[in-house]
Amino acid sequence: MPRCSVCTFASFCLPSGMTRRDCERVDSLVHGRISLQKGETLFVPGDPVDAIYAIRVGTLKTQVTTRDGRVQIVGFHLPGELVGLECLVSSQQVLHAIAQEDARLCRVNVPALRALSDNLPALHNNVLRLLSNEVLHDHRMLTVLGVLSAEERVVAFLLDLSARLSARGFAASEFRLRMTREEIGSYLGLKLETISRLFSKLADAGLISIQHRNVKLLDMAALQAIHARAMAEKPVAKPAGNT
Amino acid sequence: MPRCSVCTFASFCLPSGMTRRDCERVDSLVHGRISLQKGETLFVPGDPVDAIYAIRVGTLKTQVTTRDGRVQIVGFHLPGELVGLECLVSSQQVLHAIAQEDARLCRVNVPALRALSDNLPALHNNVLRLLSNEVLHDHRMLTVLGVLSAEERVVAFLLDLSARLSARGFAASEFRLRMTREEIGSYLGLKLETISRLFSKLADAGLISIQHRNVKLLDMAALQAIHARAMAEKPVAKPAGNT
DNA sequence: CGAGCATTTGAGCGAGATCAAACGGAGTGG
DNA sequence: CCACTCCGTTTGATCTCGCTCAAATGCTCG
Repeated sequence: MPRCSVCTFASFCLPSGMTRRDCERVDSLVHGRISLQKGETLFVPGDPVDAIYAIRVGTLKTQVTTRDGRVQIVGFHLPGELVGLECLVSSQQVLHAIAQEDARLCRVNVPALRALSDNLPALHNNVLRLLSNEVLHDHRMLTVLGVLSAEERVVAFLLDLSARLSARGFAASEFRLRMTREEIGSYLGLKLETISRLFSKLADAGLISIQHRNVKLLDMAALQAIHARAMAEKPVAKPAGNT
Repeated sequence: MPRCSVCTFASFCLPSGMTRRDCERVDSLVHGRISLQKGETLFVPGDPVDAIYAIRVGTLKTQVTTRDGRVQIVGFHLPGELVGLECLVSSQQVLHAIAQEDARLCRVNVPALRALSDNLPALHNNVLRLLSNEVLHDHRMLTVLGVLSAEERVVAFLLDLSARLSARGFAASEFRLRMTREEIGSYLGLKLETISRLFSKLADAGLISIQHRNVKLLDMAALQAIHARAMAEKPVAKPAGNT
């Protein structure tokens, strides 16, 4: 049974920055491990919120479906990230969370998390930090959807993925997409054919290579240049010292 | 000097649901009142985060500017709402906050807020709730920008404004827009001409009337119908009982 | 090896952008 | 009080990026 104190991703997760002793207390919040197969649902809108989930292996997507069936993917979630945090204070889930490949998760009990974070400021602070980062990420996505061209969106997507993977110890310039062109399109507000065409275009220009879902970022400087003019400065979100 | 315990908007703000005694402790966090004139800036990206702000009078917008000058407005903020909450755990602001009309704000000291919320679970819980609501709102906006047609966006915008105003005791079906067509466009990922055309179209169809910035929602049922098929169910975010 | 799904690529179309011009209301100064 | 000016807004004409429709190709996994 894995424990927070030996988890590779502890520094991205609830125990971030904690002493070994506090980390063990966080460990006690994990009331189970969950295995999901590709395509399986973790929760759907309306489900009671009794837990949030930390990804140990695999990737998930979270999405909203309109009444007439259009789908907006609001997040792709990598190992070490939390899923369901936005509903920590709600009684019902609002998103639909689905595994994009076989995945294993820690199930963090919400009542226990609430109780412990009242007594453990470092934990409380980490929850706030993770939720704030979610808001900051969503603001970036609003900018992506609101003002960027299709090509800029695709580049922003690849660079975001690259940065998150490399922060987790994976290769920054060579990785495998876990999602279909259609899912990328849904995330970026574009159609799958547009994603495909732009991947081809970027590959023709020598900026990337892409075979099926295997991506290599070949000309990082050129990609950054496209991205740079389209995004605001991104100040690093240093956690401000909490006393 | 206004105090939380007598503030009209206390139930939307940090002291929501608190006892009179706790409310007075929250009051002590307010280290100043700020007056802004129309067009004045509250903070810009990079500013140190020493306070968050509660709006007592007026409206603000928060926006991101890309390096090449495109602007994405990420929020319009009404009286009773907090501004700057997303940077509570950061050292620097990431947004640009600007008054859209003369405004008066409470300045909530962040170190004091952090210190008090470690000792006042109800406050800590309210901060989480407000931040979660921010995430939920942003997810709705991602859906608006990602999958809705221009007309659906404009209707969603008017209905969102109406709901927020009526929750604050203002008229639900007759109000004055505090922002230009260009700002609405920036918020919705559209151009000002498109906003203008769609207002005219909705007015021609008898769904609204609009004279300059004075809006009346004439056919709420028809507006809701357009909105309904374009949005997911919106479960009310009841605060889950904290212990 | 075959079925089903994901992807690529082409052709034509359309919603919203862009460019342009006229209009109108609020504020200012004579 | 009126005239003038500056924005914000409306409306029209045209253009274009990304969508839609369609068909071929290629993985992946039983």
